[in-house]
Amino acid sequence: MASVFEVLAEPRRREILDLLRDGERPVGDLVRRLHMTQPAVSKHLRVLRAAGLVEVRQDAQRRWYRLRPEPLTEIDTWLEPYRRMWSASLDALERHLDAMEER
Amino acid sequence: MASVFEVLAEPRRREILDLLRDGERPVGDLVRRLHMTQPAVSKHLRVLRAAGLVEVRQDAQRRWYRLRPEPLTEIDTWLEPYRRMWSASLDALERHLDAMEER
DNA sequence: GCAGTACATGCCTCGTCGGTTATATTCCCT
DNA sequence: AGGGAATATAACCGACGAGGCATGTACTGC
Repeated sequence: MASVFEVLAEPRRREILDLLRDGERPVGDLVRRLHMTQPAVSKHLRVLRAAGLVEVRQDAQRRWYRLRPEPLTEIDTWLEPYRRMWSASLDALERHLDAMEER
Repeated sequence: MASVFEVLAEPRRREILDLLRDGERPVGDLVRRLHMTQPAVSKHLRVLRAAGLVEVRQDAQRRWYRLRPEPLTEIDTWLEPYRRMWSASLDALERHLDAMEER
């Protein structure tokens, strides 16, 4: 398991990241919200940590996980040339609609 | 195999899409450029087609594959809230550097 | 020190995915 | 019609990943 793309392929891991957008959370909180077993969540967190997408802060027995969005830039930059392509076609659609409007 | 995320998890499939950005290509062309066997390429193309990321045009024995970037918007929209987060931190860095500059 | 809480880790199983080889299909050309 | 080119598909295999259960570990409060 290496690339950010593979890490995000798992829907559960995307859910975890989505939850962490609201701020740090302990593992048990994620377990409850995702309706999955604690070991499963811990495993996903391990993968996310290895990818640099989350970091941990320990507080007694609790481990608070926090989001680190930086590695997602890799996806964003890969997407960049494609984004130009579809925005071009959307622009074309828009011009077309505008032209329809004018008549 | 369903989501665009899973489809993009495969590095070879991303390579195929990258090649198709330059325009449509027949399968044999992809085989040569990717240094992989023809059945392997055909399988990836099948997955990409199922995801709506490519479409085919037949011309005699040749099948020309063409890129369809639209499904990638799903990733782009998922990324959107995160993009705001990291651009915020990048802005902070920039302000910091500007402040350094001024002294 | 002990019981309990919060989490990580190890081991096993099962499904799925990617690759390979062999074969089928379709079309062209002579 | 027959041979060859271009591609798809089938059958098989090996690897890997995700989940489940059991257990280990670390910390707390009494």
